[in-house]
Amino acid sequence: MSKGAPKLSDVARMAGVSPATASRALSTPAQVRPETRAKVDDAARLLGYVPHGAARALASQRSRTIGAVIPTLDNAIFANSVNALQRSLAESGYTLLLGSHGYDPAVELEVTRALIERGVDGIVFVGTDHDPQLYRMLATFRIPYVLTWSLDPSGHHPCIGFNNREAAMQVTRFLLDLGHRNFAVISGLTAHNDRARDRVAGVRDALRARGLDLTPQAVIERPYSFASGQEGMRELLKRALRPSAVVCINDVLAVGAIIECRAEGLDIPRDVSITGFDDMEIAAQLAPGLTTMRLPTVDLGRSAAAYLLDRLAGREVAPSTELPVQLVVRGSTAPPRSRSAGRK
Amino acid sequence: MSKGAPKLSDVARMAGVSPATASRALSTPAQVRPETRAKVDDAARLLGYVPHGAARALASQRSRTIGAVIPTLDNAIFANSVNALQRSLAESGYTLLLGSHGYDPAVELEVTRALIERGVDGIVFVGTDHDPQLYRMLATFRIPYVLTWSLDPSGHHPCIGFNNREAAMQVTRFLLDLGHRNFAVISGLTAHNDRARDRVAGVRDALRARGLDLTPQAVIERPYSFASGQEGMRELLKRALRPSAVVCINDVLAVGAIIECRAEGLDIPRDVSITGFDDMEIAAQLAPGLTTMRLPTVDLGRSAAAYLLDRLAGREVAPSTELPVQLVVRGSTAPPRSRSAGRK
DNA sequence: AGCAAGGATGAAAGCGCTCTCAAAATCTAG
DNA sequence: CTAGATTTTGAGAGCGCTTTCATCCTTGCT
Repeated sequence: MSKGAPKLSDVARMAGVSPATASRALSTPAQVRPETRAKVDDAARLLGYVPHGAARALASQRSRTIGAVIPTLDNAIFANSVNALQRSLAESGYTLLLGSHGYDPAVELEVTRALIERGVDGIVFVGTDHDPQLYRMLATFRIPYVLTWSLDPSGHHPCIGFNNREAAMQVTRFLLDLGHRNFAVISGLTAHNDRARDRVAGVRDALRARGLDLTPQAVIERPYSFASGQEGMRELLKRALRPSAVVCINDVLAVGAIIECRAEGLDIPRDVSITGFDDMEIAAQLAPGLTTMRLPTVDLGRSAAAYLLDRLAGREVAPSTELPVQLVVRGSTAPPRSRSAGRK
Repeated sequence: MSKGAPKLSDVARMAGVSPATASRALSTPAQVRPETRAKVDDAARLLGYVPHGAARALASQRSRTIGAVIPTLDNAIFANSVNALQRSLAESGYTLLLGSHGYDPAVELEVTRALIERGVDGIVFVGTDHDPQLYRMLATFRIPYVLTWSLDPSGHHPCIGFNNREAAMQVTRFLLDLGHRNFAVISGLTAHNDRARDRVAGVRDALRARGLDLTPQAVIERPYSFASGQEGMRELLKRALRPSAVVCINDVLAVGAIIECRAEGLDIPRDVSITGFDDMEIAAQLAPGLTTMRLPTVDLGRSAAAYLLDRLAGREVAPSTELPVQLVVRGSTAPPRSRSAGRK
């Protein structure tokens, strides 16, 4: 007889119990006699009862909702881990609220405010570069959060991610060991992007450790896109001294670089070695395959979900988790052509 | 002095007005004297007030939240339009709740239920293939929704999308006009995926219109991935009668197909013409460029947002919007090599 | 100056649920 | 069989905000 969506009191009435008991039967079944529980469940099913989330959130002070604040979904790699995050959350009855900011700290702050307003129980961020005001807001509202993709050097913030600097050093050392001495880097925009900065720094440090310099001109910075990778490579190829090894800060850029080399008739890896970061699907399919650092992005999403869920459940959590990365060597790298033989 | 997050009553007290007025000053500024409004605004700013979304939703019966139910974010093309959707919504003060189902109708139903429980004011779905129970749920809870990517032939549901069948026919006709007579199709899984089905049907219809048949063996069905495109192409190349034109149902598959051809030393487009669907960024960067149907995915996201927002605001909305698609001809297509010259 | 009309404000009743607290029902054991 | 312990249930008070309705100020006119 009731108009509109059935409410808890409708279920209770139909089951012949009080709203309080109906609530318990639905939310904490263990606290209710099986017999009563069955009556309530039946009534709920019969009426097609769906709890009113806002009312529930207001009364219980938790929304069963988690926010994710990411730079953009355009990057397949973020999309990938957000996908994993959402699925993990859904398995535990949580829903994902999404906010993207396009690498703009002001927008990020605003988006975060919006999520807090929606009453998210926790938030997943990308990277460590954030407006101090953002951290203040998080503290004021006591929102559990976790930074992902990077590790926080200060140790002030919980995080789950990779050691981007070390990973980049590893790639660089691999190239150095192959005999390369002439490096260039194609990077994403480093402003508000600690991942990119750390990776570039890693290359620089690894080179310095072997007495080599990475000059500012050797680093090309461009927005993430295939076209940027191509442009970057084109610029490098115009130079008098062409690099023999090009470290790209992610796979999108690297694939762009490969495409450009191919268009210019260069032989990869003989004329130039190229490396990426991420290990997107296409990296393996290309010919030659792209040598790249594999980042466990699905794990990342899952771990972030697990962290927050554990924290909300009052379980013990590690303040910081480093996820392992792995260098995947494929056909895009080889010793440089004109290697000065025997020079130790 | 107050502990925890400041609430509306705190703002009201500080501004020296009643909670009712504070509420109006914040939500419907026009209804309040500028002078009073300023006092409230100042107090709110000073206290760092953030409205409590659940309370607001409970009292006002709207959550300023929109849900999106998509197959997966792994597909860059969905990620793309979800990104646009989210941004459009954010501009209007709405937040996006995300649910993905991996092409499983049961999961989709469950995810939708979760979104309704969260009190979304509207939902964006992908495609027209949905459990009847889903539509029933939508009706019961009177949730505005819109189907995207496809057009609903029955006209029962509001939708914003493309005429996938017609678009596929257009691609096919283009290939036919080039002189191709020997076709194959590489498709995504068609179960619960009307887009894929419509496109395959479009190819079949266009061929039939010219007296040609698309045999079941000529259609290869695989999950979406670069690897699938490669596998599909590999299988086609093994055949005695190799197709001269391969219509791929999306760009991911098409790129995979191109990669495989290249690996096999085939010349595209001389030995085989390949077409895609979507016009992802990489389609243009590849050499040869991929001939493909460009779908305005960003527009799609924006239009879906606009539709729902208009509807919620009580504005007039078109029950169905067809977005224009465009055939982008690049280097992956050409007349077949062994064209029977002059045969009309 | 006096009064109607309209605009701004305040009081208070919920929105639908959870959860504390107390009462009732059930169980345990002497 | 009954006192006491324990489990199950119900009553009712909010959670923080919006929104009707009534009240109080302003204005504009006569």
